[in-house]
Amino acid sequence: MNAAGPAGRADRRRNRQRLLEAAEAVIERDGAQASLEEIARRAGVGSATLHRHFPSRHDLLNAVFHEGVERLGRRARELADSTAPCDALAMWLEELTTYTTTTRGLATALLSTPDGAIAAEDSCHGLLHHAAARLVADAEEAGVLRTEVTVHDLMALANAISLASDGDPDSAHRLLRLALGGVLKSSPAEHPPLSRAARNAP
Amino acid sequence: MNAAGPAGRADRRRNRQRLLEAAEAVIERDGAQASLEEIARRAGVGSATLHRHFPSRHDLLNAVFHEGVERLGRRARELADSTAPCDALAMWLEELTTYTTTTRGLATALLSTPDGAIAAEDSCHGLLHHAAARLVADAEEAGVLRTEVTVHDLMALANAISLASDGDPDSAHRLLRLALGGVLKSSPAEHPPLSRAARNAP
DNA sequence: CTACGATATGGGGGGCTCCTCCGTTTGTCC
DNA sequence: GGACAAACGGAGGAGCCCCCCATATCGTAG
Repeated sequence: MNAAGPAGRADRRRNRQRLLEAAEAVIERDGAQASLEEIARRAGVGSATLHRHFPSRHDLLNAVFHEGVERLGRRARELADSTAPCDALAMWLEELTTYTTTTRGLATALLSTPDGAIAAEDSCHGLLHHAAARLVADAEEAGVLRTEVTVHDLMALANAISLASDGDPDSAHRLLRLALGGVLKSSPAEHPPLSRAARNAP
Repeated sequence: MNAAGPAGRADRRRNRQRLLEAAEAVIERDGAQASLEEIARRAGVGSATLHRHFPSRHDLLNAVFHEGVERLGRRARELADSTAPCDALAMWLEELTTYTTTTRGLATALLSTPDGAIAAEDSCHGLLHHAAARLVADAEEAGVLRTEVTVHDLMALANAISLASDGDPDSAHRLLRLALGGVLKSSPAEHPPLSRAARNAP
């Protein structure tokens, strides 16, 4: 395994580290679909080595953003313990979107699940989901969440917003607050299911 | 120009049509980053021909979705003329997200501007923006929009939602209604700008 | 200090992509 | 029917991803 623990050969760890640094730089410039070849080149290793360390692009992205994501996880626990549920949730989501919008590629990476598999527990996706779950549960218990909002919904929404505002955190924050507070002043007239009509229309 | 009008040579128009059909099929299967080579192959033309008709991937996507987008534009006018502003806006956004989520690749295409240039007036982006503007203006005049919601905000939000719910219209609709109605029951405690604290935190 | 086996490496190659050049074919108008 | 502009298509350069396997390196046991 690539557990990166102190086990394994020294050069392996060294190369892994170099790859991560190179990846961080290139991803910052080119986003989630940076060239793996260039990353390997920049790290001074062969492309095969990159693939041995990170079998898929997703693995690489997970590793690159792991640290930041863990920080967000800790922050969630911190907020949950120190702040009123409603504010804790809102603040954390704001911090989350700040991170995902300023980090080129993370949002994209998070949005697409590892391809079929349910998000692994220690993937970025899994870690964030876990962190959010606590905040959502608290907010729900306090009765401040509107209807049946799921953790999944919120994460999807937050990610989508980051993705949509393409690198501009201010824009992302506006959209987030909009979504949290609601776009319309009143519920849109309780329009009945309307599914039939709307779904066939366009 | 590739105006596709009745002017120009017959084979040109014929090839353009074939390309569009092939593109529609391949994009439906592979999304916005479908292989241009395969599209050309499937249309029975050389890859150079594809590039002559559609210099960039964006141009091709615009052309493929042009019809559907125009339909949505007409629908917007129709709703604006027949329905209360608030409902008109909500219904149109629902129809929009239905279309963008069920159409693999459109959302992605719409999200990324033609690369630097301001959305051309007759691009999908431009057309939808224009259609939405009318509905937003009406809603604003009727006083049903919360705060300074811009057309741009709404389009970004709708696109983000489509993108996030990845092909599942029901999920998209849930998120949309959530965003329109608001996630939280009350505004999140009027937290002051909070920009400083939140922005540096993670 | 050395020798050895497990481990990790990297270059090269196959198969794919995008895009452009340029000789050739085709449609149209007289 | 012929001439000329317009459109075409294949070949080829540059890149990318990923895998194979001969080779170099590490860490340890003697």
